Amino acid sequence: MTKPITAKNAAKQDFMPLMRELVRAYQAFASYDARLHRESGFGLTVSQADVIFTLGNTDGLTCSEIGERTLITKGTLTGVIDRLVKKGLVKRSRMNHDARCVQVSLTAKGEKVFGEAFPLQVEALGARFERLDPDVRKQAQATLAALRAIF
Amino acid sequence: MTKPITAKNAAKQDFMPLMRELVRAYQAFASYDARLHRESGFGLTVSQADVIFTLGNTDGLTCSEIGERTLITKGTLTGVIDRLVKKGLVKRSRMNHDARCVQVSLTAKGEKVFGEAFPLQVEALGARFERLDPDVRKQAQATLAALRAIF
DNA sequence: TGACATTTGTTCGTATTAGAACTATTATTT
DNA sequence: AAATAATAGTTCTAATACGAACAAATGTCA
Repeated sequence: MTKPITAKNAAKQDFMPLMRELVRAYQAFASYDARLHRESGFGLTVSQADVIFTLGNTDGLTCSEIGERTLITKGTLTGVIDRLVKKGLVKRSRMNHDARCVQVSLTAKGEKVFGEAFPLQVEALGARFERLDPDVRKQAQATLAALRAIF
Repeated sequence: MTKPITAKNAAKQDFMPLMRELVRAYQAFASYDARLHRESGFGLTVSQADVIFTLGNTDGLTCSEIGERTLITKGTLTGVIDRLVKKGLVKRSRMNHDARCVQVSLTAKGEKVFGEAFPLQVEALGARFERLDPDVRKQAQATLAALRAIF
């Protein structure tokens, strides 16, 4: 016989601390990631950098492919790419065999930014993750995968 | 002798899968949470519900206190509270002993929404988290705390 | 007390963010 | 082939989201 959930006892549910930790862990990471981008001097927002980094070492991707990898919704993606085009870092081109798709790829300038910014970002983030023991990292990855799977 | 990080090998760094899982696990949770709020019929956004749920069972909190608990930036919070005031769910009042602070508290209508919406949300989220074994949940919580601590 | 630093919340500008409606194009079915 | 469905992007609206600049109030220190 489990007790019914009320406004009074809801906050004390068993899973609440876990939920809070998930949010806070992500937030801590996201804030640091954003700060790195802000202070790196490349003038990229997190989303813009995400797209640039996704397009790197690639012959170009469609908007939907970029969306799948970056988890950016298509409606949002249009605006992000608009601004990257305006900055001259990315270009759009219609595909021949399917005129619905738009191929997005890095310009020479975009390649240059990718080549410089990506390693720096990975370096800085990696330094933080390496504070965890390799086995803890392994553990964390498995745990997060399980967590993701319940939704 | 560790290899230098280049644009070519950066994506293959050891910690990248873990980072990706963190983002995806959070995203999965956040999407589900948002969907629940959208379909609950209370007409609250995630941020608005977050504030309402934080104010519940409380005699009112200052904006900075709300910000600490919800992780909403103060600049954003002003707008969120504005809209909650407009909906009649929340009220602002200056504090006597410190005229800088604004005490935010639920109205009767806000209490009612809290009393109904909060248990439902907790119930639905709890059902998902309970798909994990109790020991896995314990594990996950500790892991996320460690993850948070590196940033 | 007076100068200065802190804290609190608002305002502002720019950039997401999500979903819904829409257009154009391609695929499928009858 | 004509009708219909499905897919890819764009556009639109409302609401975050964040840092920076700001004003008001409080705290600190000389």
